[in-house]
Amino acid sequence: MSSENITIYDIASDAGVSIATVSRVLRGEANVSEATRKKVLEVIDRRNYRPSSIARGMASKTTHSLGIVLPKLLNPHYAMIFTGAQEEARKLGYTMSLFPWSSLDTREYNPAAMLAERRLDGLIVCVEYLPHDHDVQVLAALRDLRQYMPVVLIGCVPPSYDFPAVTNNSASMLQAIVRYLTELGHERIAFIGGVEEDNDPLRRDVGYENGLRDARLPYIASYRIYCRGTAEDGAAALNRMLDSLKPEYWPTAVIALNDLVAMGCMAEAGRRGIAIPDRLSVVGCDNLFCAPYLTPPLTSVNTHQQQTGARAVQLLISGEDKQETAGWDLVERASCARVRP
Amino acid sequence: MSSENITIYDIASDAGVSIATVSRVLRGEANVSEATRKKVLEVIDRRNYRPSSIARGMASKTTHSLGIVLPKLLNPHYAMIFTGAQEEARKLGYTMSLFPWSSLDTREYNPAAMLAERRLDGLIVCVEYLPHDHDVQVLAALRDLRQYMPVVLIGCVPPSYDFPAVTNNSASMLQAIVRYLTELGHERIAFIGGVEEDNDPLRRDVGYENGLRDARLPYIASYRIYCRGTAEDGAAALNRMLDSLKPEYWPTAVIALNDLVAMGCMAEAGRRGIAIPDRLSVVGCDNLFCAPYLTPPLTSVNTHQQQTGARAVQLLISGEDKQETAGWDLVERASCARVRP
DNA sequence: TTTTATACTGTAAGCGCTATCATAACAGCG
DNA sequence: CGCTGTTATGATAGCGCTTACAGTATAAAA
Repeated sequence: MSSENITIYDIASDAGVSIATVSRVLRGEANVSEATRKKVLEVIDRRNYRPSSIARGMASKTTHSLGIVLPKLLNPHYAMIFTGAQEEARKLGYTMSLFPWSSLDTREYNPAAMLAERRLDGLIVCVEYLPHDHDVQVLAALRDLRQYMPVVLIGCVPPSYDFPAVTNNSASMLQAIVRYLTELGHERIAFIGGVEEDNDPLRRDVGYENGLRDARLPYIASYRIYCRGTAEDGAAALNRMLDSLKPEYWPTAVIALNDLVAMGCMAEAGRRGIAIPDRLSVVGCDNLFCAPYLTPPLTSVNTHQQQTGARAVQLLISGEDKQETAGWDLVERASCARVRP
Repeated sequence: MSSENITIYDIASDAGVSIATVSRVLRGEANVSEATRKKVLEVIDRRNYRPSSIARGMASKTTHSLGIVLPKLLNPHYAMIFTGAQEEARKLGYTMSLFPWSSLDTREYNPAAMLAERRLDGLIVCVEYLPHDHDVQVLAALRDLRQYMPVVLIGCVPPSYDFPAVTNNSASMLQAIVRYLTELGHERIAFIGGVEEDNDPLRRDVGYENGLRDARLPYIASYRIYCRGTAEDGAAALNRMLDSLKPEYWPTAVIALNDLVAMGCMAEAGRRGIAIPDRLSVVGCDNLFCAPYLTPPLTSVNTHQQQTGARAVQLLISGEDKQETAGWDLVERASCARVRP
């Protein structure tokens, strides 16, 4: 590291102009003569000068940096959202910082202080299903943050969150998955994952129930198991469900909250010697990179995460205060089969 | 958003003290009377004041923010490294920003400008295997960056990179894997992935060859296929290798550069009806979350990515200029078997 | 009582930019 | 030739903090 940072003053004196002029060429303003511009650029290049974004932020009150908080990066689903958001931010001339979910955790000393202090130009928050009590605290943290910067949400956003957002219409998605399975002849369709307390009309549960109703199938509580979103949770959930039912009532198809849960279900089925898809069809969600490499390859829903992230950035920058719904499509692979007659 | 940002002056005048005193309680300096401290904190809390990290950075010439550049976040391997680094940074009072690999790309207008302008307190760079010509440019970009901030590297760092680093001693790792397989009776062991030009003594190739030598097995060029690090690359590579050999010379074991390549190999083997592990053992690397959920569960090397990330942050903050080697351990699962007699 | 150390607190000079306003130079016009 | 309008440039006031440095009490020492 060089001992002394070179500043706009160094460039100005080297080029024999004022700092205002250097600033003008730096920002690409029009009213600079071609001769001076060339001279200044030459000096900048020769001295290897990099204007300080800190000082610029100080003076212009805008940092050209956005933030995103994700529940967990280790789930590739969120990594995809981040990647999409980051690329879009880059295109628009912004950088993107990633913050862990704990940044919003009100149980820590000062939930949003760090984020607020950063003076970001905007923040994207991916919301997950959360236990309701915690939810309220997160909402409070979000409202707090909103005093300092615009906030856009991504995910299954409940109506109580009056924020601009890119939501996934999980209801219509689930409804379509149920239809897909009933068309394959399934009548005992389980749904694993999610949080019970949530009563968002966009929620998967609503779509699940609508789907069953469409096919004139009964809603059976034993087929609806709530759990968190990891593979272990999925395996445990399926285990609980199967234990609680006589084998002749076992579901012929399972819809999983996400691919991780689906992986857990497949592992648990394997452990019990239940063949997939012959005796149990499985549908996941998120279409993770490993879905095609499972045995059998997992049918999943591509939720266009990168696009979702990119769109959230656009909403943030443009300042549009609206909620959009992300698209999705079912990727059929070998984990679902027509039910045995 | 509130229209006016409240500043240290607002707090000072509200509390009836000078801004210097507010600054003192903000930074937890000792020489402030308990009464004043309490009064100031009360005002800060009531006005919901958040000191600007921008202004603080301007005045103190330190931003308490680190950066990390990753080849690609979608590979969970890097997501793990990031997570470990971020958590450690947080513990030490720093935030961590993530930058895409393209930030170092010299083919873009100004490779490291964005990073340099950010005035980060330090930067971690994860280096991947790279084609050599590009490598040199990256090295140049890194040296350039180093003028502005300390840089720590993570990965398989060639000796030509005289940077502090957390390296993975891939040679000893590969050697151990080969030993593991030869102890299972394997004599035809293939190794898939990596870049040919690289001649780092820590490199996997060296370990692979040493391992073979230890077991008095010949090095057979056909068993060494180079490819990039995705599942598709792995599948194509195995495909090429098998096509080029008579079935009686097919390897009985494959070591893959990483779990993605291993997944590709497993898929390709499946396509050809080659049973794993009966006719082909497979070893991966990185121990991705999905490794236990493959069929069969994939034997892989846990490279302690989170620890690696955390350690890199420690080196960065402490300023120690040394290279450390990350630990690893083999996680045995069902994708490897004793070779048929 | 005066001197001197001690504990607080205030004043003010930056940090490196942006952005406003003022100024200078020079053209075109009546 | 004086006037206005246009274009290029400079001077300078912040932006919201940190950090010497300079006080001003008050207590301890002489």
